[in-house]
Amino acid sequence: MATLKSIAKICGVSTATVSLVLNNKAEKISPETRALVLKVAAEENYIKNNLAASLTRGKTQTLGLILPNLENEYFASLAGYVNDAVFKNGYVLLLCNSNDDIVQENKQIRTLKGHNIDGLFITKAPGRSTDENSDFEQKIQKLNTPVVFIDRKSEDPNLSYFAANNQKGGYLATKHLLSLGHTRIGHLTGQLTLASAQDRLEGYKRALKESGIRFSKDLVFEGDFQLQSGQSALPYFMRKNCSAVFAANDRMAYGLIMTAIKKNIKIPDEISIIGYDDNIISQACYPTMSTVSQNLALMCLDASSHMMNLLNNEDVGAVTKIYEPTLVIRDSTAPPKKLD
Amino acid sequence: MATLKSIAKICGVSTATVSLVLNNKAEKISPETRALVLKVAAEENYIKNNLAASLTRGKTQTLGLILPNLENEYFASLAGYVNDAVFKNGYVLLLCNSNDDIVQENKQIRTLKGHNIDGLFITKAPGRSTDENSDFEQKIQKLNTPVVFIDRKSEDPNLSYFAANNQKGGYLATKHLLSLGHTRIGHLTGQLTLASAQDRLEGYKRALKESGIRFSKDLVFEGDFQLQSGQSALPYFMRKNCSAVFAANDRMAYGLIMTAIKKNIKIPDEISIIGYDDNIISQACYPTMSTVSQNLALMCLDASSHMMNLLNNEDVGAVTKIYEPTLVIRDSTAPPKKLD
DNA sequence: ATCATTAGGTTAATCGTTTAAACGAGGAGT
DNA sequence: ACTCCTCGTTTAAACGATTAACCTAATGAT
Repeated sequence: MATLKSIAKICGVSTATVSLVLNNKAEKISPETRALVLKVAAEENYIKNNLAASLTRGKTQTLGLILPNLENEYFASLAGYVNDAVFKNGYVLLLCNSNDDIVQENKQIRTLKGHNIDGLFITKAPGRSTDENSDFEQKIQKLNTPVVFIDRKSEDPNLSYFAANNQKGGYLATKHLLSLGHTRIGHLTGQLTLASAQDRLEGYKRALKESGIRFSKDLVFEGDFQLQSGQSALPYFMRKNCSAVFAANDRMAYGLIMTAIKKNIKIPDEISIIGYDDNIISQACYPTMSTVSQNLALMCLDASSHMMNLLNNEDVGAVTKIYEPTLVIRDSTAPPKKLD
Repeated sequence: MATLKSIAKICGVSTATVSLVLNNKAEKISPETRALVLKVAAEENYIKNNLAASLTRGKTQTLGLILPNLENEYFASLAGYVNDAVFKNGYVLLLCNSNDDIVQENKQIRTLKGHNIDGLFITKAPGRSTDENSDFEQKIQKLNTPVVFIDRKSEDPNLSYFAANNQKGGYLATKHLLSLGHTRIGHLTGQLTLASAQDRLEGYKRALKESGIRFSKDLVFEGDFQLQSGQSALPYFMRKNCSAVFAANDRMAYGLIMTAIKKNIKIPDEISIIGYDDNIISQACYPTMSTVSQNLALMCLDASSHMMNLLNNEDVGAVTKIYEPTLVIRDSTAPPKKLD
């Protein structure tokens, strides 16, 4: 392997000179020397040892991303967006699965810190059980490393986050069903330990209240953001005589739809379904699914570019941005058939 | 930040001692000293600087994974499996998107090498255009780094791979349709520059031949593994009077199905559809999709554990393993209605 | 009394790069 | 002739951990 030293030897100069040339800090190096070094470096197929460079400079050009899992298309896309964005800026991304477990998260952070990451993205919030959470956030600050939350909020004014307005999303979805004339609206939630699930539920409640409909716990079914939840929840909602259901993500909504179709229950004629995420399933399924769209791509892009600012510029303060979701109306929602 | 030095100072011992204790090579260190070092290290919240350790040892505990993209659920799962497996063994994974571009792949390899990865996973083969390919594979060897191919074969006897038998899969899918009595069977392929698409096509041809049916280029439509391909291909196959179509992945098969349903074409009554991958879409869609299943999880597990062997044990030779796919029969395939 | 051995360490080189500070030679100004 | 720059380059310390080789005092064997 070619090293600075070996190049220097061949050129008959010092390693310092080679380093300066190769890092484009060669204002003070003569053009001839410069050319020579560049030529030899190319010939020898020199690749900089980032390890050594990182050790001296204290920067690794490596960022961490903690996410619950990669099986869910939502997080897979998120990872893809972030990865692409940072890669373009010369950074690589280290992935860590938390499985939504805060203990895991803590371990991962140690691992990442050991790999001297320059910055850290964290997505998906464990719920508001604020003790654990603020503990966690304090630990993060101690990292002395820029941290950016994606799709996860924080009360802490020092932490930057780029998150969707989940309450608004829940509100929009429910409002849409209400405006179609539904009054008995079920809600299939995600794990209520997660903030996003809690918020969507809040939005659902708010919309009901605004329409003067009393919230009933009986019409809420706690799922886990997985397809299976939808499959098992449908009978429940049918039994409860719901004419519409708001599911907290597309996967679960799809579970509802496929189960309905299997049981020969017509959608949207007999029951309206609305999802959340606007991912490929919702676009592809039949009937196509009404859903709530959050601009994940933009969120990731903003988060990444803010991270770049934090990395380059010491004096950028914390930034928080909330993305307003929008309603996507497709074929799985319609006015209730029998107006009773 | 606590370093070996700072710990050593507090304990009144040398850095060597601290290092030995912390790496469990402390056979020659007295229990008291050992205990002291451990206690202080814990108090000071010492985290090993892997950069420095890597520099001396020449190992980084970091592996690379090159894949086309993360949007496709197939690769997202793959990344998840591999990441989990290596993480358990104390490695972290660096991700690189190649977008199926061999030029990109080359760049990524430089980047990864610069980060001193200990090993490299590469998935998805650019086609057999063997010049580029063998060039690429030679370059890989020069890395002097263990390389394991996942779902990608190689002619080179020095390269390990863990790949699915795509030809067999194509054969099985087609055979299934034939055995149901179909004779006019269309095939929606992936990009034919990719080996997996080529192989599935080969399998399709072989099955036809075995049944004495002449292969007709007219019944083949080249797609790109994306949903959109299925949507645009359906009319083509209908025009060609196919009673069944084998799509080279579930996404495209789903495109076919959703378009058929939209046009009120009954599946499987009017046309049978079989996909490939057995991912969530095929399980979830309506009608549920017959497909070909490859044990991706096992493939990734084997690949990862082989990588561990390569990393620990200099004398493990190249290993190649082929995974035989299996047929998953669901509701989207049936005998043709009108037996003409 | 002498020589080995062992227990329990320490020393110091090393990995490959970065970078502030120093250096020597040549030219300019006075 | 002296000082002062400037240019182009080198010196050498530093980053933090690893590890082969070395050291010393105490114990044991003969």
